Amino acid sequence: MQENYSPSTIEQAAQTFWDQRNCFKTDLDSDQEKFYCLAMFPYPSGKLHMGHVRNYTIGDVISRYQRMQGKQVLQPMGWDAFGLPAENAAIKHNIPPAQWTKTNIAEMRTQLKRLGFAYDWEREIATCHPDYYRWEQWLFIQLYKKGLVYRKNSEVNWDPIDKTVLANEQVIDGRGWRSGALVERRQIPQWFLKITDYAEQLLNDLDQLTEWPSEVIRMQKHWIGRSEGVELTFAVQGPQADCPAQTVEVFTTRPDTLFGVTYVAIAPQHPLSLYAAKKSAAKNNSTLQEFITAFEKVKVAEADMATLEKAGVDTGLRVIHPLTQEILPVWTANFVLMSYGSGAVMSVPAHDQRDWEFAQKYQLPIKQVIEPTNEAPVDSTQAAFTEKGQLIHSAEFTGLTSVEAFAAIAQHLAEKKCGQRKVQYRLRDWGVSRQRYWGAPIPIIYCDTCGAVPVAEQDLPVRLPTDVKFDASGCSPLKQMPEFYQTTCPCCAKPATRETDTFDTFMESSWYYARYLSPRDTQQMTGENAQKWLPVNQYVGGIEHAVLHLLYSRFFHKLMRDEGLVHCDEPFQKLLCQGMVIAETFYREEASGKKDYIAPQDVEILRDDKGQILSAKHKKDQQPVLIGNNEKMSKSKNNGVDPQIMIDKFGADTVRLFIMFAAPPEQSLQWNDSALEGAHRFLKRVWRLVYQHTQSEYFIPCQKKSAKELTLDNRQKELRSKTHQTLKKAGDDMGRRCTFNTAIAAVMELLNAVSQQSRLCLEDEVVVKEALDISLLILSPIVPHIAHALWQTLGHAENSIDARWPIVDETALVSGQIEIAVQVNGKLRTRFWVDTNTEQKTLEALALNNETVSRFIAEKTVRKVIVVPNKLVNIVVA
RNA sequence: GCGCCAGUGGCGGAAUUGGUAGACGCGCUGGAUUUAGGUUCCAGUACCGCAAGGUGUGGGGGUUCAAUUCCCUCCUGGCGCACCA
Repeated sequence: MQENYSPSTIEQAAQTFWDQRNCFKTDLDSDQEKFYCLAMFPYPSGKLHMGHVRNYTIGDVISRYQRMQGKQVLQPMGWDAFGLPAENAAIKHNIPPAQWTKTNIAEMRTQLKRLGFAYDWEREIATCHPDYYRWEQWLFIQLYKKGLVYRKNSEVNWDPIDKTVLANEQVIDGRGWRSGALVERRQIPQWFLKITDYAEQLLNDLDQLTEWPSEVIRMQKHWIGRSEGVELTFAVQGPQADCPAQTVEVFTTRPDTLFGVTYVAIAPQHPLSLYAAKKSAAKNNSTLQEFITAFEKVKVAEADMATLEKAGVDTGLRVIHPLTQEILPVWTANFVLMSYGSGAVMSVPAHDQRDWEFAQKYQLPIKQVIEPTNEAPVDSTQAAFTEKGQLIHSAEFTGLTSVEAFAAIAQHLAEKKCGQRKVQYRLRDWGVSRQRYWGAPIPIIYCDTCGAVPVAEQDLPVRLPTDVKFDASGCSPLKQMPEFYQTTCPCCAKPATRETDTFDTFMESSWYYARYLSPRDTQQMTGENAQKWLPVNQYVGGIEHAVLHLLYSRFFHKLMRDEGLVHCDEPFQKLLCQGMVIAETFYREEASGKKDYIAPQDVEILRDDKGQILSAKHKKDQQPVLIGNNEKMSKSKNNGVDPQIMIDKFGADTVRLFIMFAAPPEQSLQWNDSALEGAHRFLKRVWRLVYQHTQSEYFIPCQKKSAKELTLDNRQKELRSKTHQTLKKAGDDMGRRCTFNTAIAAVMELLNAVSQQSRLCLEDEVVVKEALDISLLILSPIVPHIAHALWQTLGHAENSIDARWPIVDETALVSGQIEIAVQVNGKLRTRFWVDTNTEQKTLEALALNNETVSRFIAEKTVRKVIVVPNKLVNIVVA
């Protein structure tokens, strides 16, 4: 055995060993219990970043741990290969997206291999491959036939200079990021999947997901947003012949407040808004038109719309209250979204804070119709009263509670045929059309005679041409490629045009987990393996995917289930959402106030003699720099750490260990170069402890003895006890809690104890060997290379990856004495040692007679003594 | 704006079911080894205080014999908001 730890040598040796034996190839037909562990596949952006390393290390640790539990583990890897960055790179570097993507995949695959992840590489997939996306096109056609697909107009960000559609990300401060032009909203026809048909199932089945983080469940519930209410109709007063609507439909969850409605608010894009704007413009009043035009300059993102200052314009139109026949004004308001419900709401300023603020701003009437049941005063001139209560000023409904009134008013509206109960969801249908090149073509053909027709199944896949040229505008090259879009109609064979839009890339990532089970199947989307191997047992990925990706995947899974492709209801049994990787930021402020970020490796930090940071300076010019917050590693903050540099310097095991040790997986992880070196130091220590053991005269005899059979002295028993306590804790931390940081800390404690153990006889060395064996097995999922090398060194015949997780020896755990804490009035005053399971009365007496305690209870009356066996005694005095 | 989450030493974090706050690591201080730097080893390290002791888990309030943990409220930070992935 080498005396010194040399990561590069042992890591390469271990990886070669695993490769040559195909150790991580999964046998899907095995009789063993299956475990499918999946980390969210990466977008191939160029190189691995630290977030990837964290994601895949967590997945690998879980996979290797489950393998040690005797399970047949599947851990695949692939590439979410379509997306916007490839098009940006194409424009910037004049290289086709396919080629750029392929190069990046090769680079990142090499990096993943260097980290020693136990992937079954034979199952690798890339979503940009026609053999992959053809099945997505195929499913889309099945959904089309079932009526789960439809086309409607919807809004996009339009860049009037580049004449292209922009993603929300490409609109900065209302301007296109390339052209700098003010963007406009534009309505274009797009394809939608009816996810709202599955809203109820997506909501109800969340109850099945008992092993998902509760915050993700909560976020999804809210996103789906089921609410029960009443849909009702306001008739437009005296509509002219050209008026686009005779009525305004609204949905409310508070029909009990119906008598408090003082106006109706509609979205700027509502047909009645547009109609009223045209009418008033004809009379030389352009206020409404200007308001609508201004709103059209706001980007499509909801966050942008919701943060606008509430504003509106009276349309001049009037509607009739369905119960009171009052005439109410109709206002166009920027807080009403056309994409929600009907694009109109009834406003009750007295009982809704947003309506109240709007009414205050425009001096609209505020009419209280609910009072609190506890008769507390309500002042509608100060704020809205939004709670439920009892009805007032509500005709025959006056006196009812809000709950009673809900039912009564709903029934009354139904009888009058101007409303009915309705369950509404916040969830909107999924728009899957993208006006972009680098995505899966939507398999639709437009025929002048037959309309929109799906591509015939035998003509799939619709291949995306890869030899393309981009111009600086970012427009999709497909629109300029007649060889792509010119085709014939599958129904009537006449000349027809292909759809040039491509799918949202969430389509590919919504079902890849199923494709890993039969990645090369040319006959079907998924096969028998999917029945046996789904759901995924453990899914690992960033919390940023809590709603969109994880909701779309759940939806897709149900679509596939209803197509008979999979048999379970949910795709992911257990979910772990890892936190971000953050790092310190340093900057200087330019004259303009703009921050010029400086990379942490160029900064030197000055500390006082307690280690507290005093200041920082630039290594090059020795001038001071400002210390910013810890932020997510990014190019813009110049605080990224290249994992490859760290791996080259310290080895994969050190990087893996640091990442798993520095924080529990759900929390954000702060990068720290010194702590990384600390992790490296620990591995060197592990190596040295094993080396010392191999140098012992008892090294060989040890291999034939088990600690259990020997007669041990107290010190040896203590180490054995610590070993098995550590194993028990680490097993729980890794298997159940997924708190790998505390499992590692426990092993560090154990090895600290090993360092202090005297090693003078066979028994000493045998208990040390047991501690080393168990430590190595606990660590092996985290640092598999060093574990592989040292496990062999310790004389074990099998490989560490095939070793079973060790079994706790319960008899070794028992310890005779235990320390009891003594509190007086809840404050810790002293501690004493007693035999385990000492009776409560004895503990009480020992505590009361304790010398230290007596000082605190002298001249006071003991009111109560609380005894928690084997833990503490609390004496309450007054 | 709406939804979700988190605030504990100089730093990352631990305390799993309401029961001894600060495990483990980093940093820092002192010492040993070394020609030196580095490495390695030993000791110390929440704050105030000479000590006795007191204070302390973002702020304020509450429940309890006992609160980092439960409740209310406020503040700060992060994530998501449907075309970044």
